[in-house]
Amino acid sequence: MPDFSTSPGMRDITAPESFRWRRFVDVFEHTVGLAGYDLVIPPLLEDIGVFTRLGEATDVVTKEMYDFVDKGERHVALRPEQTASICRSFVEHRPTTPFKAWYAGPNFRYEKPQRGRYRQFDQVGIEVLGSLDPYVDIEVIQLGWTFFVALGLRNVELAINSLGTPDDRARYVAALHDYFESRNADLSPESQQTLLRNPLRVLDSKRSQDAPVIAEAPLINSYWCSEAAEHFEVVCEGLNAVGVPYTLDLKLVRGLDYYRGTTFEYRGGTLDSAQNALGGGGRYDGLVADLGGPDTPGVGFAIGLDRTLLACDDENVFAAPSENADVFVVDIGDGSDALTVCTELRAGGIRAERSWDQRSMKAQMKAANRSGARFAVLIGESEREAGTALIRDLRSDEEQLSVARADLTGTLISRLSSLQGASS
RNA sequence: GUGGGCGUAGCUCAGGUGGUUAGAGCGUCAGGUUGUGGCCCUGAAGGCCGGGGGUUCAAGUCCCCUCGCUCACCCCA
Repeated sequence: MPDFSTSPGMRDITAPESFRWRRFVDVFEHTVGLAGYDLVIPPLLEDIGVFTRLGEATDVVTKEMYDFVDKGERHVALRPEQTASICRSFVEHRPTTPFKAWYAGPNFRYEKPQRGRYRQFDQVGIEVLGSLDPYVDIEVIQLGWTFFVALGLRNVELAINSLGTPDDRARYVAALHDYFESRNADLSPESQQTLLRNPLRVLDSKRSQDAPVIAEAPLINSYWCSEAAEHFEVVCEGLNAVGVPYTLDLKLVRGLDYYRGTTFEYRGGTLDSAQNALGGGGRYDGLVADLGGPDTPGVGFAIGLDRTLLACDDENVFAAPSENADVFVVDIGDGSDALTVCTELRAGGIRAERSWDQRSMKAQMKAANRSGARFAVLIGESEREAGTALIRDLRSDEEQLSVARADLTGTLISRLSSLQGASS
């Protein structure tokens, strides 16, 4: 048994899954890059105050933070999400608005791990700071949708809602509180607890006991002021106009307290209901001001890699790519020829691998086969003396070709490119 | 934090009611072919049976504790 393994909720992403992770971010970067978003890489560690703004009543802040005091007596925390970091960065650097950023990277929450939920988990996301325009909401929601489409996912459901202005929201929360209070006896004990902390969150309960109570709960739309209702209507119409399908979910409330106005969530249709949120976001017009910046509106979303990848698995799309070598160099001598040949091939842009430890020719050929390389280049005693090399096609039975060492790279480049041309 | 299931070779897993040196398949390595991969055959390496304690003449097997994984709840991505 090994002395060490990963800490709970942490894991190694190994090949070929690691390649898939990289490609996932590549696809995301391409999608949002077309819309002009810039990459921001915030630190993993921030002053804990940056994150307590997420809401004193949220689990993310109260019990899931990885926080500690560093050697300089600073109370810091590993980020549980990146929106607050992006806003802090905005306040610190004050870029011109509208500020459009994208990010990708790990976040940390001290939770009990389970399927699709880890203590270190990666998210990709975008944020737009500095505009109240509902067309920002539309673009953000659409970009998330476009990304899922780009991955090949079909079974994604987009739910949207509006929490109205802070004032609307406060009046609604009060009404909700009164209502749930009046039905307290019908609620599950867990939801009774939730009610004490945050009435909105009771709407999230998936317990069957709570379902009838929630079904009759007051709805947010009757608390929207005309301004909020208008904003939301433009958002809905915009999504219609660009053909992004959505369902209105007046009970959609998200976990973080900073949301107001438009909120939305992407759900995987094939995942189990408990962990079906692939991503979500909304407006957080007060967050920048909360962090000490000028009153600056914001919209954004975050998408979880793990869950989205699970959804991809369920739909058999976005499979892990295979990373094969082009050429495997077999050197029957001391290995010095493989050194020079690999150097030359790699300089020519060819993915070239080799063996070490002076293994037998048979062993090296086996390794060549396993590497997935298309060609093996063989250099034995007679080739070394003659200044040649043998090129053997590992996927056909055609006779191997003897070429002068000087022509080796050029020959392989043309053979490989003609193969690539034929396959595409 | 609460509850269920599970921890045996690198991986996937066998190992009725406790009984000598713990097995298989795959993978790895070597050989069969002293310069040729895949298929086949032969062999080898590789295990504190998650850890600790207990019961027993005897524990991979039974009991307790602990750690980890996993599923669900909670919450969230």
